[in-house]
Amino acid sequence: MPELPEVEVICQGLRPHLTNRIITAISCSGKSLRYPVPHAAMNDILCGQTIRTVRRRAKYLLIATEDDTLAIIHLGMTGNLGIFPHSAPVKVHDHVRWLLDNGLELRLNDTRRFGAVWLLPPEQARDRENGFFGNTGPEPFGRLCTPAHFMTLAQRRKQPVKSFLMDSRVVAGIGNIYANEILMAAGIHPLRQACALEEDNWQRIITLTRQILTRAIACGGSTISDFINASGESGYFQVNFTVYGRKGQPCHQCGSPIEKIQIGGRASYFCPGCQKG
DNA sequence: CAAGTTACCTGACGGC
DNA sequence: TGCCGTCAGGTAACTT
Repeated sequence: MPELPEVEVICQGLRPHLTNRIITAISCSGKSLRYPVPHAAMNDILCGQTIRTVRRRAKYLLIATEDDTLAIIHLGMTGNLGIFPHSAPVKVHDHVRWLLDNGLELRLNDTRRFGAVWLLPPEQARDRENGFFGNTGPEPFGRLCTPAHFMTLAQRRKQPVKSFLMDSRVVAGIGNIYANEILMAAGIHPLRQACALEEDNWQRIITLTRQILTRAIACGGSTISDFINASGESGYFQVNFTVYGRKGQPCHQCGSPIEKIQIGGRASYFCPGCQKG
């Protein structure tokens, strides 16, 4: 589920439901996610507070309350957030629930429990770019995401460009699917060394990253309207995949069969005809 | 320091 | 039908 576009879609879908609502109760499954869920702290601090903003940074969802406390939610591999009536049956992997003052509930469902929830006090929340996100790279859409930025970080990096693009310290939010798709669009082989790319390669990668992520967000956006009953559908950008999951199928550009290899332990797809070194 | 590997956890799927 | 191995959109702690 959760790639940058999906987190953005979830963020946009939740915003109107959460903004200016009061959190009235917190329930947890008791199971730990990647880290223990701060159940007691959420009870003590969040209950009774009004939600002010709902934003995204990298693949994290940021929910700020009236006193500037910040709840940060990461969805891991299988996490999902949805708005449900309080009376709706609780599902197996619903681990965190925030009851709101209108009878609806925010629910975090996460089968594999690779997700996480943090609660930052106001001071840490304000300083999050130096603290919590101190090692997180720029947003792909931000003005700090430039060819110069990539070239500086890539100087001594001989690792495959695909792994480099997926490194959250380099640039935020690019996961396995989009790294594959971006490199295909750019015509760059995923195993090419990061330090070997030149300025125009990076410019192309940046432009295509923005284009692909924007399109993916637009595709996912169509499902957010029925968030209340369905728990966030996954959108339909997958019909636009050019390489991901297409092992052996013909490339839409040149007809070569798409190849699948392992890079850094992750499934990596590329077109041997279109993506050169 | 860079880069590769493993661990975390559950469920779906294919082969036998 | 059932058992087993493999794989999965992420991150971070390890090891080399």
